[in-house]
Amino acid sequence: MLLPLSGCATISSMTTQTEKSIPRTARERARAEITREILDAALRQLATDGAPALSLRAIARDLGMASSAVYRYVASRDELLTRLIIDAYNSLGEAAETAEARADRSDLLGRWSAICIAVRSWAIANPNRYALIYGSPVPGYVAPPDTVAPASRVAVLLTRILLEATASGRLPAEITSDSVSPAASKALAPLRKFIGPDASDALIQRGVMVWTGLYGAVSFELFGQLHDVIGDGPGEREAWIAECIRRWAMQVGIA
Amino acid sequence: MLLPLSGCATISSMTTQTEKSIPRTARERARAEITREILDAALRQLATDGAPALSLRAIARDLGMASSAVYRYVASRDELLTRLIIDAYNSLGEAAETAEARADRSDLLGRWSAICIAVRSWAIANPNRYALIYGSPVPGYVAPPDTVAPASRVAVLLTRILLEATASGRLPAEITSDSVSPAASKALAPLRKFIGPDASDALIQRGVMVWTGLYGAVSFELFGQLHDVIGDGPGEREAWIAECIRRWAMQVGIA
DNA sequence: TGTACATCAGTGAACGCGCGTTCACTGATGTAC
DNA sequence: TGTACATCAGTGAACGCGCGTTCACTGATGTAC
Repeated sequence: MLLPLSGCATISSMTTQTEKSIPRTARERARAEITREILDAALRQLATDGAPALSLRAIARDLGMASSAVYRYVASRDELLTRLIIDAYNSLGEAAETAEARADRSDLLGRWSAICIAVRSWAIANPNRYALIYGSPVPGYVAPPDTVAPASRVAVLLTRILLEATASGRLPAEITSDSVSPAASKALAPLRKFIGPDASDALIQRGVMVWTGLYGAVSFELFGQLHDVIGDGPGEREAWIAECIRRWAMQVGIA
Repeated sequence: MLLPLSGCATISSMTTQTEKSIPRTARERARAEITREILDAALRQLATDGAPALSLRAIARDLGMASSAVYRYVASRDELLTRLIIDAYNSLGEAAETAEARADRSDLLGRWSAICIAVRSWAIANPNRYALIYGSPVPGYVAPPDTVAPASRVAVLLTRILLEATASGRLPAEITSDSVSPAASKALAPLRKFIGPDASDALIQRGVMVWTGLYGAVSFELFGQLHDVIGDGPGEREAWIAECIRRWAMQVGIA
């Protein structure tokens, strides 16, 4: 996972407009449209049957074309999976970004909560897409490097808040005086490369723990591990997640 | 997930001895042996190719028997999956239990750490079995109730420690004076049923967060999400997890 | 102890299905003169 | 503006593969008299 701290706004989602201006020739226009239809059909299949059942033949059937025709638009099943993965990361990232953008800039807790809630809501709304990116990896599949930037959009948002909290100088004493074992400090090196020297080891450690905690909680909820642990009546899961978010925020010193 | 706070020792793992005394007739003996061979072959296939690729035909091939013969021992692919799931939960639970049992009873932190480390080590050693139980659920598959008890073994261990910590009366003030929103308190009701009235809402909330955090961290490590976040040189991941464990223990007041 | 019958393990063929991917080909669209 | 050629989309058949599951059948093991 990379953490490019700027320029994420130029990453365009597969499901949004393409960046190359409107295609001119009829062929290009048709090509764009059908590519879009294929990806939409793939998303539909993903939503209903899950990633393992995703099949190029089924997509072709869905669109009423010969199965071989799909290969004019998609190189292979793996390539399609990659596109769906990138799309899912972008969709999630966009959801988190727009939610965060709605909060008052100076309200770090509000921005933080908005991101966490957005991640969880997106996961609930798109369980199979969530499983595609945060569930068990597909055995043979290796994610190409293009997935890295989209995959880090949420983390970038969270990191930015931690940096602002540090810059504000209002982190509580138990965090500014906190530290991390030398070995752990070394293990945090890759992350440090992206975050820079401003945040303390302890804050980074806390940030990573909260980050993994967030996805751990969402995964457990989505994958059924909270059954008979946290109530699933109306609003109960939301209340529980809200309590988690409040505490995560405290752990990184913004509440 | 159920949390039966007693009687877990009687749960026998599929890969250990069966509880019915030694089978008498040659038929029964052979049946037990071949059942065992089938499950072993399934475990081997699971380890190398992952759960999605698990196939009854491949197992039959592996054992040199007709594919139809496997149906004398296993009702269906789903039933085999269930057995593997139960076996995985039991294997993980057993690893955690024996690790915990080696620590001094009065050393709550030592017991806690032993469990967390055992979970992570087991996951690293058995990535596909871990993915089978904590990764994305298989779309069509529904886990039968027999999986519930084995699935809760680790949680039972952790819960017991929290109860002992409460009973000891040595929980730090920030935990005993801590509380949880009324809505969150209500959401914790299912868990409370198993834990009883002794532990406070705040401690239970903290416990669940740490529990989800543990699996979140292990899943992220195993599923590649920590790539370029936490160093993967010798000992780095271990140092990072150790730092996490230390902090989780502090969050539930046992360090 | 010996025989008749019931039970069970294992075989091999088959059903019916789906998949990813390739390939030679037709016919439409785009381009250069 | 009109024609010749190149490009590309889409077809349909085929290859080769694997899967879960069923079924009629053979032959061995177990049991009851």
